[in-house]
Amino acid sequence: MGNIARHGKTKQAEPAEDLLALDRQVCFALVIASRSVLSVYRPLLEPMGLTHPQYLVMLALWEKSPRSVGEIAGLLQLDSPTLSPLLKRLEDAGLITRRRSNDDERRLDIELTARGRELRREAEKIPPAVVARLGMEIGELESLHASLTKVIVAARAAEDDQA
Amino acid sequence: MGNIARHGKTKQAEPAEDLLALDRQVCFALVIASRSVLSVYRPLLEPMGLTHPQYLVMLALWEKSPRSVGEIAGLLQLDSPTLSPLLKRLEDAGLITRRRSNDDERRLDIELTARGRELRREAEKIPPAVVARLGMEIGELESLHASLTKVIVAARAAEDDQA
DNA sequence: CACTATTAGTTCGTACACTAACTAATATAG
DNA sequence: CTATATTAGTTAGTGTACGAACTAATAGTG
Repeated sequence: MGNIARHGKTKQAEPAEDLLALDRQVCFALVIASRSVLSVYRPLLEPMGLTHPQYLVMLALWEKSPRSVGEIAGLLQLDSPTLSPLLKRLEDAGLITRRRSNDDERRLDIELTARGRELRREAEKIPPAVVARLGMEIGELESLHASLTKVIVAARAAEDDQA
Repeated sequence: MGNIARHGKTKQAEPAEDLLALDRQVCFALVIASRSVLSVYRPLLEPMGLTHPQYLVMLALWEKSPRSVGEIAGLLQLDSPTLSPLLKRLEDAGLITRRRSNDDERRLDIELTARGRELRREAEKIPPAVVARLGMEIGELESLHASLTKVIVAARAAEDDQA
């Protein structure tokens, strides 16, 4: 993301130097925050044998199963080329099945196995554990979530303009 | 990140179902926001021949050059195994040089080339362009930046506890 | 009904990101 | 001074991400 004014004393004419300062790039903060939080998840997901993207796919399926690849891609904002191998790994792990739909042979029905459904019980421990480890106020998390939602909407609109 | 309470009417006993709802996972929002904003950067960086991580490295070097690999890794919170090939690509692109330090042969001095320094002029157009495309208020970006900083600190502390 | 366009997934190639294992150089202890 | 420990980067292997090209199946059109 672009730069934002430094908090407090903002000079009237920001030198170009400051525009490119690392600590003022919101996108930099976004990327770092994302990586940092993922590294809090990692040790919690590892015993379940899941990576974070795989965990997100399982969340989508626990909400509703079966789903098509495109449906999951839409929910997670991922391309099918990313999901394709990921889903195969989940199949190898015995958590899902991949089968061509009867209605439409182009579509692939992704469905939870019994083991996949069972894993949910383990997964329910994750969110509270993460919140506990972060030790942040719920209010802070809520305001972050609100800000993030705005950015996502804004970025998506920017992409659509582009297209 | 874990879940946060739904805004407004929060039930006293949240069913476990809700805990795992996709739209309540702050980390999910973080990941999507990060990817979405990166996709706003992509078309702006592409004419410069840079990816976003490469752009961040260049930012670090425009602030100060030369720097060691470890120094850059610390700034960008990246591991050297990630940086190593990335820096080679920047070298191939003629933007930096990689040379063992004279003081300490273990260290690698990463230094801008003339072309690398020149690229800065182009790069200065990026942050305003991103802000313009996003069309968000500076205030919103500031509050986002503040929230992100808190999360980064919290996540880092969580990792350190772990270690 | 045959032809074309569209849609759903896959495959390929490039670029991160992270873990673990490795190499080379410096620092430290005895 | 020499053996050991530490530090700085690299290499190898796995798993995303994303663009581009491809395949198979369905939908639409004349």
